[in-house]
Amino acid sequence: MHYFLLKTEPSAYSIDDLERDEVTSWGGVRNFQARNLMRSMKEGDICIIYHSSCAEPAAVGLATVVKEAYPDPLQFDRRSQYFDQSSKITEPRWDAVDIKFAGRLDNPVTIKMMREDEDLSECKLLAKGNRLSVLPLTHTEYRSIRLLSQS
DNA sequence: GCCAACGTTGGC
DNA sequence: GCCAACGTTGGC
Repeated sequence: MHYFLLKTEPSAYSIDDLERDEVTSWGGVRNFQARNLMRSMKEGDICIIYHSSCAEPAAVGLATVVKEAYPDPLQFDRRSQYFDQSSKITEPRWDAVDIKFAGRLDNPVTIKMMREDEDLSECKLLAKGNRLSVLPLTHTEYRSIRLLSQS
C-alpha cells in the first residue's frame, strides 16, 4: 500500500467535482517525474487530494486508485489544452490513472497547518521550490494529515 | 500581481 | 552536453 498526494486547482477540478463524478481519469499531468510516480501507482493505493493555487491551499479529500496507469487520451486530443504534438500513439509520453472518491477530510488541512506539524517537515509538498503535482507521502505523513483533519 | 524556483527547449 | 531563454507553478 502506497500513499500519494495529488494537486488540483479547484477552479479547474475540485473535490466537489470528484465527489460528483465518483470516478475520474486523472490526466493532464505533463511532468516526467510526476508521470513516473503515476506509473508506480497500484490499485488500492490511497491519494490525498490537495487544492492548490487558490484562496486556501489545503488537503481536502481522499481517493483510491481504481485503474493503474494507461496512456492519457488528452495528449492526442487536438482540442485539449493537454494536447502534446510530440506524443505518438505508438509511443505515448503521458499517462493517466483512474481514481475513485473516498471521502472528504473532516476539515481541510491547510498548508499552514502542515508547515507547523513536525511530522510533516520532510513532506515533499512543503519542500522549497516544490512544483510536483503528484508526490509520494510516507505512511507517517499520510497519518499526520489525517490526524490534523480531525483537530 | 509578484517572484522564486524549477523544467523544458533549442542553439551552439 | 552545456546553458541561456523561456514558460509555468504556486504560495504569498
